[in-house]
Amino acid sequence: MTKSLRRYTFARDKRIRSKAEFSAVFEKGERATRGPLMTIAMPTDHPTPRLGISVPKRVGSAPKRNRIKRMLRESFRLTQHDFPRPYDLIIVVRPHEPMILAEYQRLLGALLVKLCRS
RNA sequence: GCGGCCGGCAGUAGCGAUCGCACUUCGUCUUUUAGGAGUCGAAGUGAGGAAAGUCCGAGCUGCUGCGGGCGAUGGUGCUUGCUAACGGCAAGGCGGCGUAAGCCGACGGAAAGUGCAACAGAAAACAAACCGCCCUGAGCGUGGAGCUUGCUCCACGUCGAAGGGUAAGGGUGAAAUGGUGCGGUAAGAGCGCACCGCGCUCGUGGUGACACGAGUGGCAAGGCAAACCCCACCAGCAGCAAGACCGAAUAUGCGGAGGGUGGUCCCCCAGGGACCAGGUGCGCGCCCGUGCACUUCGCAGCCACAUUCGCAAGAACGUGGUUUCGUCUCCCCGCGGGUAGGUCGCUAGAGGUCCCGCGCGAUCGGGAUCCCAGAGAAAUGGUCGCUCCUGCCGUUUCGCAGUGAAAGUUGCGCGGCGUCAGGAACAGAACUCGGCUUACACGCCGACCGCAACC
RNA sequence: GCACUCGUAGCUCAACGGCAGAGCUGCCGGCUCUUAACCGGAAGGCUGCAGGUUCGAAUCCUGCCGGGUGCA
Repeated sequence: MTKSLRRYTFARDKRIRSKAEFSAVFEKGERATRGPLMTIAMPTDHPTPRLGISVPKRVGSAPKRNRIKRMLRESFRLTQHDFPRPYDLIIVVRPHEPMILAEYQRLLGALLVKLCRS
C-alpha cells in the first residue's frame, strides 16, 4: 500500500477539473506568491493533493502557455508527496519567460514551506 | 562566376535508459441483475505546413409546409475550361512594367439618368472666346490736291469706337473638343490630301475574349462607376457552444379525477368523424395560389348600450362590464420542458501513398495498398548518458599579413584538443474538408534570363 | 465558435475626396514681490502598417497589425 502511495503519477483524479471546484478554491483558499507564481491552497478530503493551473492569455502564445503548464505539472508530480496533508492547489501564472524544470521545482518547494508554516 | 526570376522539397537532430500524460486493444482483479464502472499491467498510436488569421467556398446539423412573383440586403464582374463549390486554380486574350526570364491588373456599362472636379485658368463639360491673328472700318492724325477758305477728294498710319471671321499661336491645369506634315486661306480651320489614332459596316480566323484585312465616316461620343447607379450572374437564416439523448437539487408548468368557437351532415347516439364559415400562425419584407397546425375559460343571472321584429308588453341577436355558479382550494396519480453534470455528435474522408493512362494545364479515369491524433481547466512532456551540430573562451600545429636586424610579438584564416552554454524559426489540433492570406531557423533540388570571361 | 466596432499631436476628440484642426498638457516670453489665473508666441503628425483606385486619399477599396464590445 505504501508502495503505491510513493509512485509519482499524475492521473485525472489528481487534477481540479470542474468549475465548481475551481470557484471553491478561489473563494476559500490561502494565497501565497513567489516570483511569477501565485498559489491558492485549500485543505481537501480527497486522499491525494490536487492541482489546477490558470494561465491567462496575457502570458503569451499557446505554445508558451503549454510549455509553462507542462513544467508546472511535472514539478507538482515530483513534489506531490511533500504535502503534510492533501490540499487543493491552484497555481496562477503571471507573465514571464519560461524557465527550466529545477527552477519551477524550487519555487513550488518554497511555496509549500510557506503554506505549512501558516 | 556574379546578379536575377520562377517552381518544388523538407520543417531540426539521432540512439539508448528511465519517470509520466491521452486514446485504442488485450489481459487481470474488484463491483454490478445486466448494460457498464473502476484497479493494476502489457502492446500500439499520438500536432502543422501553415494546426494561425477567420478572408471565401462546401459538407454536416437545426429552424422553415410547398411552389411562384416582386423587392430589400450582400457579393461577384475579360474569355474558355476545371471543380462538390468558390471571390480558388489552369490555359488564353487585352493593357501596363521590365534588356530578358518574368511580374502586375475589381479588366462589364460614361451615346438611361443623377452627381463631382480644390487651386490655377478666358473657359472644366456646353460650346463659348481672354490675349492674340485677320477683314470691314465711324472717327482721329499727317501729307498732298482742288477751290466756294473751311469744306471736299486722294494717299499714308507702331492711332482707332464698333461689327464680323478664326481656334493655328500664348498661358493655366491632372485633364482644354484628335496628332504630324503638305496644300489651302484675309487669317485660319478635317476645309482638302497622306500617314497614324478613333467610330461604323462587311469579310476572314477563333468555341470565345479578340485578332487581321477591306471599305467607309470626317472627328461626333472628354474623365471619374474601389461616387450614386444601370446591366448580367450568385446567395434562405444560423452555426458542433449546431444538434440528439440521459438527467440531481430548486422553482415552475400541464393533464387526469371533471363537460365547452359557430353551423350543416353522418354513424353503432356512450362519444366520434367529415365538410363549411370565422380567427391566429407558418424562414428578411410584401403579394398570389395551395396546404398544414392551433382554435376559446364557459354557461346562466344582473346592468349598460346599439340593431331588428312588434301597437304595446316583450322577444331575438351583438358588444362591454360585473361575479352569485362551475372554475376554485387541498390531496392523490401521471406527464412535460429544462439547469448543474454526463453521454453521443467525434473522426473512413471531395482520405493518404505508389503505379498506369487521357489532357498544354488545372484536373480527370483506372488499379494496388494503408488506416494515420481525437483532448475537454484541455493529452505529445521531464531527467540522464553517448554521438552530431552551433556559439563563446582557452591552448596548439600550419599558412598569410604587419612590425622588427633577429629572437619574438600582434592580427586573420584552416584544422586538432579541452571547458562552458544551447539544440532552435513561425507556431499547439478543438466538427471535417477545398482554397486564399499572413509568419518562418539551418538548408536542399530543378527550369529559365541577363552580364562578364574562356573553349 | 461567431458578429460588430475603433485606430489622427503626449491626452481627449474634430475634419463634403482638395492647405490636417480645436481644447488640455508640456516649452519659451510677458504680467506679479512670488505662485496660480491671465496674455502672447513657437513647437509638436509618414492620420496603425503595406498595396491599389483617383489629377489628388485621414476619407474610397483590398490585405495585414493592434485594441475594445456583444451573443450563445
